[in-house]
Amino acid sequence: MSHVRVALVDDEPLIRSGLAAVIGAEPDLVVVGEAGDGADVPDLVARTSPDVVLMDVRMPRVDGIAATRALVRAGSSARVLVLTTFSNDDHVVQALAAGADGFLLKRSTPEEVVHGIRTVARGESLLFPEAVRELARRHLLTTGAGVATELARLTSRERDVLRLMATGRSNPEIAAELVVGLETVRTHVASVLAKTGTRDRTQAVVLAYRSGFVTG
Amino acid sequence: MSHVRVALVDDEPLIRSGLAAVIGAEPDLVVVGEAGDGADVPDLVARTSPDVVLMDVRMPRVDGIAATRALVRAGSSARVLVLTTFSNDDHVVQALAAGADGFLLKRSTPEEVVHGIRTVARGESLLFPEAVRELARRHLLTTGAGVATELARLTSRERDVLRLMATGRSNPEIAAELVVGLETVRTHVASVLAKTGTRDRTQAVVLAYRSGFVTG
DNA sequence: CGCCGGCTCCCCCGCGCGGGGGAGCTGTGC
DNA sequence: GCACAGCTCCCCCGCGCGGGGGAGCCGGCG
Repeated sequence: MSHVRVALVDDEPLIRSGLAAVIGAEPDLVVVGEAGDGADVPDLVARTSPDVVLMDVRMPRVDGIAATRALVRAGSSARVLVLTTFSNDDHVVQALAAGADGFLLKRSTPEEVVHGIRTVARGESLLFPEAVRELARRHLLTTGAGVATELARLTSRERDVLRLMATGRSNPEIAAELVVGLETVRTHVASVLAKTGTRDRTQAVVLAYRSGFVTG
Repeated sequence: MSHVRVALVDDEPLIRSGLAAVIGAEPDLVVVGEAGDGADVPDLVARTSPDVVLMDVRMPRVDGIAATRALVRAGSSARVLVLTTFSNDDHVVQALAAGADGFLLKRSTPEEVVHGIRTVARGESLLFPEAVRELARRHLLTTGAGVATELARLTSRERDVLRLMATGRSNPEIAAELVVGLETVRTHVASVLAKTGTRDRTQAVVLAYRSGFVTG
């Protein structure tokens, strides 16, 4: 193969610009497409057939985990390299389960970024040293590793609801956002509370932040 | 003057690369220096005498607010443009008090960034539309009270209550914890909501996490 | 085919929460 | 002396939230 084709998915234009600048400077790498949300990933990949997708975790509508899952489910051959600001285990576990091939922290240097891209393009998986180290540290601190598994048990709709809860939305607001009935939202909220072992929405939101399910 | 001299201060290399790429593409702008922490700002400014400093808020050792304050106190003529991920008025108020000349959200487009740089370079101040809008939205919820207040104006007791709210405690639990009556806690909670412009405890807790008042 | 999990919507019920008042007590500052 | 801010506690009131059930629809799986 001549060039490694790279697609960028991040909601922050500045990050995309930075990645494009870094990647464009490498003779063996080429940026073939960009998207600002996970919802646009299937179309982007279909259009540009990238070898590697650099995927942000936190995005407004569809996050990188879900987008990765969608890619894998669609049988795409594109390798997914997940970009994350913080290396917390919830993201790592979820993304690995979703089928990601590696991790990069956003505070990585340009050298680390291009190295990571070449690594996953070769078919190897990449868990960036720093991410692994922080992952281990966190696991020692968290009590019994319950949280990640609890949150992992949530259905995709329940995750949607929890994400919106974590922005301070009320049940009626969430219902409007997701275009479903209020009763449906109440059901999902009840499921989230039951599965996470929390008593009310505030505790669920606290768990979401502390576990890194959402980033503050 | 020929070129607007710009210095970049951000702990994330990718953001710096992105900004450098965006700014370098403009004929009237030139990047004269970079730093990865607020602690290096005084030296950077002394060496490169920039017209505009693009300053991240959250940095590992010395944050952008403190670095801005240091610059102003040192009598620097450099204009400071603060970069923030979330437009919460706590950062806005603090940075304005410290002497910043404007704000940019990290999710800004390259066009918005270069426009912001030129604006503050002309000596005008810049409160980016989106930041202002979110700020205004928050303040519409508060009754009366003129200027931006937020977390900085909370009394020490109100901070205690907010900290406990941010652990998922209910009002009765907070009352037991602080050894005061339930009604007292309700009063403090009401004050916190009023001063932060939030509607319910969940929104207040979200604000506490996103602003870094508590750490997740 | 039937079973089951996920998503959707519906009912009733109790209670904690938040909004709106008021009030007494301290310590500080003019 | 007085004013004021902060902490404490009290009242009433409306409503959103959470708990407890049930039900229909769909797709996947054995």
